[in-house]
Amino acid sequence: MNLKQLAQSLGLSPTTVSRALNGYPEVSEATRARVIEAARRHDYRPNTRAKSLATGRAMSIAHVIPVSNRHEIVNPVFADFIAGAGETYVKAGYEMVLSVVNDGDEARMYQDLRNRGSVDGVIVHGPRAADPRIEMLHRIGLPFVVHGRATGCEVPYSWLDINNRRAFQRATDFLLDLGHRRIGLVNGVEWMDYAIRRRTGYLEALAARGLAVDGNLIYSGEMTETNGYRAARHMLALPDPPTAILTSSMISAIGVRRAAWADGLDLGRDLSLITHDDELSYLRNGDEVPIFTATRSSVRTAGRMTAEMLLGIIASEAEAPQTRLLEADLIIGQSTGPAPAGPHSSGQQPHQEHA
Amino acid sequence: MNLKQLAQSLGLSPTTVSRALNGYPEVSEATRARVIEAARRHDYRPNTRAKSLATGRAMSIAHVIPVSNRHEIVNPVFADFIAGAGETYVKAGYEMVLSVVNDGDEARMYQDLRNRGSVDGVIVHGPRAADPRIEMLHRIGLPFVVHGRATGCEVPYSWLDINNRRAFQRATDFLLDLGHRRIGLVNGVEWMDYAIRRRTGYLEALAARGLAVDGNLIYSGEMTETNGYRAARHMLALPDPPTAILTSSMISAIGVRRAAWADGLDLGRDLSLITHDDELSYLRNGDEVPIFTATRSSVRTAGRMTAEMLLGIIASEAEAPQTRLLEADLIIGQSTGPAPAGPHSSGQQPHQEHA
DNA sequence: TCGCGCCGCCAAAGCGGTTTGGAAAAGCGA
DNA sequence: TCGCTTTTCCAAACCGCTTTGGCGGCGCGA
Repeated sequence: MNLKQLAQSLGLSPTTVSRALNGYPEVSEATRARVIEAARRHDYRPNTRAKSLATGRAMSIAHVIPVSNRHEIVNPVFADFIAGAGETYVKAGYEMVLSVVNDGDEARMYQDLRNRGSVDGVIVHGPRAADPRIEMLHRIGLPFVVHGRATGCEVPYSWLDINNRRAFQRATDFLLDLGHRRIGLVNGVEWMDYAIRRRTGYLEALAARGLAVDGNLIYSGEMTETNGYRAARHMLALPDPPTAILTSSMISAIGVRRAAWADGLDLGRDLSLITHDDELSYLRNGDEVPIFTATRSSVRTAGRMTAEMLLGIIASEAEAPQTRLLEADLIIGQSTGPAPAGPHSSGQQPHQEHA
Repeated sequence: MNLKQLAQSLGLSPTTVSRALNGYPEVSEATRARVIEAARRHDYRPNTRAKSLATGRAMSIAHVIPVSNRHEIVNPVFADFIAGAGETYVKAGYEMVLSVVNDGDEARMYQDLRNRGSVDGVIVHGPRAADPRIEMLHRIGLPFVVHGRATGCEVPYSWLDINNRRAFQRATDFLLDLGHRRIGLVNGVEWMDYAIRRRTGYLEALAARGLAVDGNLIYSGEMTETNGYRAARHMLALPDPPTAILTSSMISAIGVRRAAWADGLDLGRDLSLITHDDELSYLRNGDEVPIFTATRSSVRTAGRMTAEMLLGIIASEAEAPQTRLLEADLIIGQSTGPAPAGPHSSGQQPHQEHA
């Protein structure tokens, strides 16, 4: 059932039916009611393609997810972010198109999305330091919002981010307040912008107390369980091991937990652990009382809000970029406690001779 | 730059240019070359909307992801499945549209997708026993493939699934061969089809050895870390605790591991654990040697193959449904070992008096 | 009663492609 | 040179919707 048929069945012109359905005033309320009722009865839905061809608005937003061939990690945060954004789109009558693209081909993908006219805007995931995508999107004039930021990007752009620096600074401070002095950082890969900011927050907190930085206590790599485990094992085997560790994700925190247990260390007593918790729906940080002390910020909410920002920008055709910085909560769980007084129970002696 | 402009710039008609670009024979090779070169130079991409309006093919596939409000779990498997499917789509020139929908509204969503003509087919996620969606899609005549199956669905349909029953039967058998007799099952929610099949496999293996089923050793619930932990704690506190546990996902396995450690049990020695490993990119089961013994099947590959099936069905307009059953590997990791001889080291005595 | 403005509707021209039905030009055998 | 086929291109219709520009008819004030 298309518009013409519907119009014919009502003895009206397509024009009038279209106007009736789209709420234009040039049609009497009587016929409008009649049209709406008929549309409902026939389950009529305007053809998206035709509509967007006629209006010039695609009514859809692209999310480009880069998938590298080398390390094929799909961002674990992705599903929940999408779920949040999807809620917004559905309310606004937008569709969401997903483009999986081998990274490196992203530039062409954005060009294509624009030239093919298949979307009204895009959301940029996983920005890196000085991410070239931003400059490119700016140039080709496709509305976009970045989830995160890109340090060292000169062009203005819209973004939504959490205050990663502040979050990790606060977490580090919290550990320092508990008496910890050797604090490890198990971070994401260092070209990701959020990882840089978290590292900065960590470093600033140490610096504020005049503490030296130990390169051995900083790890950065893909946020997997295994990497968390390895990094922690390595740190805990140091002559002067950390009494606390900061982690960039629940998943690597779980790896760190495994390493602690392997060394017979009790989390919260022998080793303190703070992680960042994106509130992933399938990886909750406990139910009532959090398992891990964590900096917490819902990535699903972020998805919802980022999408709202983008739709707002598209609707208003605003030139001035919008930005939004969310603060993460610091929630106390069972994985932190005061720094142990002496050498811990792993049986290791500090300052072993093989150092 | 659109077709008309491109044609004008070449001194040709839109017809000829269109034919040249789409490989039709009614155009000389000389002009075809000229057109292709010009298109490349101008970075011309045909407008997707116009094209699909003209051809009647949307060149896009919908993935409907239901998000319930009660328990807002987004399937953790989703991101990787999507990544796999996306690879297929990108190769075939298809787009992927994602519809996030509150479950219950799914029926209407499928109707809409069809009536609005915005997709050529859909992939159905997370089928349940006798899932009504299948019958409905069948009725409205939208091509679809189900990732998984729906026991008790009378209409024929296309699906791709792994052999969940066989996988869990083999895993159970493996544990039985190691001497385990008390084996727990931490399964997904019982209305999900895959959970039913896994349970069946588990029960069949026990039955084949004439072993009785203990309802206390079977848990089913959302596959979260916390649920895995709780279920395992509960089982391990039984008067006659299990010496081995089967788990439906890496995430709940991690919860079980936590419970084991909390009881001072060593995985692989005091307690054996087998999980199902979907090879999620962000949750690998170790690097070289697997952490958990597991039934393994890549959900990303499944995504790729499911998408291929659907595109094949759309292209061939085949009536006969296609099906594909993949076998999971049983891979040996560090979490299994022979059943402990006596009561294990948790300090519990079997057959305690409070039973 | 007449003239004017407004209301309610419609015909037709797009949007940017594909595709049908020719038509001119070129090739070919007699 | 003629007639016929083949090659190469084009004009126009169409996909399903929106939107511009009108056009009758009715109400209203003079």
